[in-house]
Amino acid sequence: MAKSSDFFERVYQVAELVPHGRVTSYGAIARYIGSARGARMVGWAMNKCSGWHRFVPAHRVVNSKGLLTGKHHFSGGETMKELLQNEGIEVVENQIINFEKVFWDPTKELEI
DNA sequence: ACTATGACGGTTG
DNA sequence: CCAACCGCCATAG
Repeated sequence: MAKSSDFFERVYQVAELVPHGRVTSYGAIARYIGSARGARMVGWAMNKCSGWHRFVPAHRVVNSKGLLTGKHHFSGGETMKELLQNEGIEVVENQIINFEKVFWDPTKELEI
């Protein structure tokens, strides 16, 4: 809403829109928002999600390589991996297995 | 107002 | 194919 945080809300919106057992990439979200080159901002939004007013499945958001780059931001442990495996996603060494299978593109699925 | 940084992506070498 | 650099938009200091 008419404020700079709108960008963040979009990120969280899409993050929550990610189906259970699916993951998306920063670039996909950024592109869906309109800032295709703002992938870094998406990650930044996730960083502040720790103090956000609602839960954000940031564990479903990874980089284009399917690598859990931000897993250390959750609990500094293996929380992210546990969550992903809990959804049926295989994760080994912070790397998502069958990444392209579980990949969920908002711009494609939502067709915006 | 300006500078520096940030959980990345794309392009160039 | 792999490695490195630049660019990006927004937030914080």
